[in-house]
Amino acid sequence: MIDPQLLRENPEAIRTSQRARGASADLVDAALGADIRRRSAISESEALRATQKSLGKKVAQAQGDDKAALLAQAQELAGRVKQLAQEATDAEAEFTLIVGSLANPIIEGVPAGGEENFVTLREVGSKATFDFEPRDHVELGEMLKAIDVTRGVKVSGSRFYFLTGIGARLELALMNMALDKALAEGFTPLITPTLVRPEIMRGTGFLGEHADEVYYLPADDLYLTGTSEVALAGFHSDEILDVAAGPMRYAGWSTCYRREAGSAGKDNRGILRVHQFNKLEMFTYVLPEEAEAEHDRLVAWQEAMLQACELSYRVIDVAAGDLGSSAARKYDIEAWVPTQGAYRELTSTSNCTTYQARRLDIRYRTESGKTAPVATLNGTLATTRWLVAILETHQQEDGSVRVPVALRPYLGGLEVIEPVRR
RNA sequence: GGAGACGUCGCAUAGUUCGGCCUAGUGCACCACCCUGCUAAGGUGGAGAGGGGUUUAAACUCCUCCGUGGGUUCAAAUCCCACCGUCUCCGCCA
Repeated sequence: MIDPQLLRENPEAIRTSQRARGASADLVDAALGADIRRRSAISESEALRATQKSLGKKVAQAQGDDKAALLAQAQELAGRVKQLAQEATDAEAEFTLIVGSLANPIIEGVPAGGEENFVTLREVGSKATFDFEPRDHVELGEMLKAIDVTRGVKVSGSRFYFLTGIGARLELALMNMALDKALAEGFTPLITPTLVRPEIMRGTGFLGEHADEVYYLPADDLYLTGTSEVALAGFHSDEILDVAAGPMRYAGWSTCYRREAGSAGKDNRGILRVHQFNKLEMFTYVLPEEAEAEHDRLVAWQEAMLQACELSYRVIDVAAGDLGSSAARKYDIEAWVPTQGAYRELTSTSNCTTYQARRLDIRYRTESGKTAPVATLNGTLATTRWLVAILETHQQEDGSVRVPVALRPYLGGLEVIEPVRR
């Protein structure tokens, strides 16, 4: 939900943002109209309600004929009060609907346009080169007995897999390294629920245009979350937080579920795009004026993780049209995947400014003692998908894989993952 | 899953019998000031959330909020219905 104040005072800013996203700018005028209708309906309804209340008091005090007359008057009034209240409720609902469909105004500097209009901020590390034909992660996974796609499909269907043996250990090592990184930066670790109520799902913005990406359990009216961001944002919903003392940072460890409905045939091989994976997610509640600085910090921590994994990557500033409705700016970090000859997204970090917090009613107290929505940010610190880049980047001619130095302590000092014969 | 009890402004509670004097009282904690020579005690005042109006702002004013949503009524914390949640006991269970 955007700031209604901004809508009234600077609608042009929102129009500009909508255009950059390739979304409707006319919605802004519809919202302005709805706001005017809403406010006049509220005023009218409340004025009549005040009359009704004072009349009701007179009824209580009056006696005999006076009372009967007043009562008749009050009865007549009641119907109109009800009608006006209904009109106010309807106007409010219409306003909420229209305003709710406006995306978060982008931050100045975000590139306009669609998916292909991203801007590369920097490329780090040299792309792996091989003097042999490199194997892809599926083949390596089989040789190392680390990934079993065949049995994943047998048990659960396409886009499911088992991590086996060293594969399972490697994921836990990665997740634990990320967790230690988060702890060192002062994050509070949380293991989150992965089933959430509709209002939390809606509040975080995942029931918008990507609703068909979400698993839903109708028997229980619960949603399976595609990221712990949902639970982490809901964690402090309806609360007033003390963020003046500093950002509140959480690291959520959870399994993530995605239907991948719109991606039939895409990345079908291996574990690049799957229905279920694990992720360590950073989530921050912060003063609105500190959001952009915090965003930079989140990217820096992500880059430190990729560097620790000795991966080559680039950081991109995602274009407006490719942002979710909650994000005002998003940086993706994409690692070089040798056998694809392409960069693939390993992390994503969004600055949701006050948009998400306004919908979830997460506030802080300003110096004057008033309440105002906080800013929220989120970002990936590690996911299952990282194994793809790690395995492919550090592979050797015989199919073995060198373990990045920083990861070794989490694997009992293991330096090289060897293929399993037999 | 079954039975019972309960849900009030940060916490604790009053109010629900029998609808109107509830503009929701009180205690604790909190904030400001006063008093007091000593981390105490006392006094005075303030103080919830959301939304309208007005305003440069403040002040002011009005409406809403007693778990949520409906209903009855001139009028609902109070009566009725549904739902959600908590607790106790029973059943089942990793």
